[in-house]
Amino acid sequence: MRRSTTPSCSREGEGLNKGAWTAQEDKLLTCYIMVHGEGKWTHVPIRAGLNRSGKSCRLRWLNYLRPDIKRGNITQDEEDLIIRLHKLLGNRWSLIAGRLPGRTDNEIKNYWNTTLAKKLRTQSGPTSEQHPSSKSGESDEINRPLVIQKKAGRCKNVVIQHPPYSEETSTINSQASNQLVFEEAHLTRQFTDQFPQAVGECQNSDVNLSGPERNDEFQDELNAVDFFREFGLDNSMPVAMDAQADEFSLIDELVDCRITDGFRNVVSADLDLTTFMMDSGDWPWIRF
DNA sequence: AACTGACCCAACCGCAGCCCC
DNA sequence: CGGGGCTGCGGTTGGGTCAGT
Repeated sequence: MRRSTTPSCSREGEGLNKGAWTAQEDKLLTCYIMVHGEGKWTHVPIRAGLNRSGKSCRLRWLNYLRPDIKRGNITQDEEDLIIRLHKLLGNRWSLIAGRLPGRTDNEIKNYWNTTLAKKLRTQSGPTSEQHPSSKSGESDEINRPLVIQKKAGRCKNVVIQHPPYSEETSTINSQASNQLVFEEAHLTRQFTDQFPQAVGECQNSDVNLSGPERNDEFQDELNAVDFFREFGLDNSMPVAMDAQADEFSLIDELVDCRITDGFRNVVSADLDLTTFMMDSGDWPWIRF
């Protein structure tokens, strides 16, 4: 059953305002957040003098009142990106919205359900008739993402090795004993050339695309050669490591949390950059 | 002008994961 | 380690708007 016995949940719906927000409520919420900042949503309605649930306040702020929200129609570029990201990520609206500056997950979701799904269904022919938000699980081509796992979790460190692994790399691996040496991937070089600042951010974040120095804490446990042998891999398989899980995964078996959180942490959202990343086809956690 | 159905989108609901005690 | 509280996510709903008749 629901967790309806918890205080925060039981408060909801008991004499609280519901439905559309008034201008006065908007003003109160905006003023409060401008002064105190976001967060502690359960306290917000009481302290801001609103007869709303914390959830409702959060939603109103994030989806409507936030100053950085982009108004206006979805552009063609944005639409293209949404389609491609949806193909990649499925109904992970918050992740998709994270790639579209100023757009909210709710907006993307609504746009998909009302406009894009219909448009794509029309384009793909009369055989695909299912509603996009259907719960049945029988998704059509449009709605079937390439991701392996639908639910994202969190992880702090992701290290990516990208193919091809050269014989040289193997030699280095052997010489480095239990330490897998991460060669600077083609991806990273290409990425660095075009987006030096983004790579800088990347290197300062929890996500690491390359660099042998990153692995010292795992060197007792990791042995790339054994890993490849164990899984019967050739040198063309992309491999990623979740540093928190202390293990390697094949990209094809990689759980999505590693993919998406790595993705999210690498760079700040930018349309050109995101498009480039997807166009490159080199992002090892993306299957095209 | 009135009605109706389609459409849009803000808001709600239920759930699950994370964090903290 | 387990439980409670908080937060964020995705699915769904329902009211407002618009276009067609």
